Amino acid sequence: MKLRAPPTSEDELFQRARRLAGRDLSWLAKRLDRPVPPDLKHDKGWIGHRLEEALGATAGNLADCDFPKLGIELKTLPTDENGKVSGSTFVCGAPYDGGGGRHWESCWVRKKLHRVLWVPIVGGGYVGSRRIGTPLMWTPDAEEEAILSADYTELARILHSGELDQISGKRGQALQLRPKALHGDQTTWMLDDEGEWARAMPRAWYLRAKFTRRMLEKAFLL
DNA sequence: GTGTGATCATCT
DNA sequence: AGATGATCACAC
Repeated sequence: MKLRAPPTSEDELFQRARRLAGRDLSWLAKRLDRPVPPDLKHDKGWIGHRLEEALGATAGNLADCDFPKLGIELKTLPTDENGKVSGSTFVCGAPYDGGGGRHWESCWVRKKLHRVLWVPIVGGGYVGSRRIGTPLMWTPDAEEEAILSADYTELARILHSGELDQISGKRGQALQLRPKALHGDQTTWMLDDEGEWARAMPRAWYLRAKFTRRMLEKAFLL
């Protein structure tokens, strides 16, 4: 496999993504010399990894953007045939110490979402027949930023409080906290509400489909 | 174990 | 159908 060199500018990255639009994933897999899996049950990150390869994202980077030099995060976004977002979007892990800071201004979530290249993946069913949609280079507008900030502040407070039973995917308008593990019995350490070390299921930050759906509508219908 | 990439399975 | 909780693979 030959990795593409990282793009040197935001515009170059966006143009690369634009040239992929309209192609299906069978085409992309062939171009990357990769087999298309029958489904994603055992390789849920397959689509994301193929887009990273195709666009020249830095391989194997940890706790950083996909394009560190450009400060841009790459995310695929599953949609139905009409371009309507059909699932939530993983953002980053949510450690129980508050997740890179309790304050929105300095947290990982804000840093990750400051500049995102969204690549819609259109259609369901057989992976190879899903198509790459029109990309969107995005920064939260004032309204979106306010919603994210409010959600984060509330949820980070709960995380830090150690009140495990208060953590629920039902909370949050745009951001939510959900389990993120390899197995149901996987645990990590946390401080409970009495300040004692305890085991708990790892959690992560996600964007609700409602939020990204509205985001795409703003960008493409207005 | 924690980070990356997410979708699957199930219940309402 | 939409949403929540559970799960899969790989790098380091």
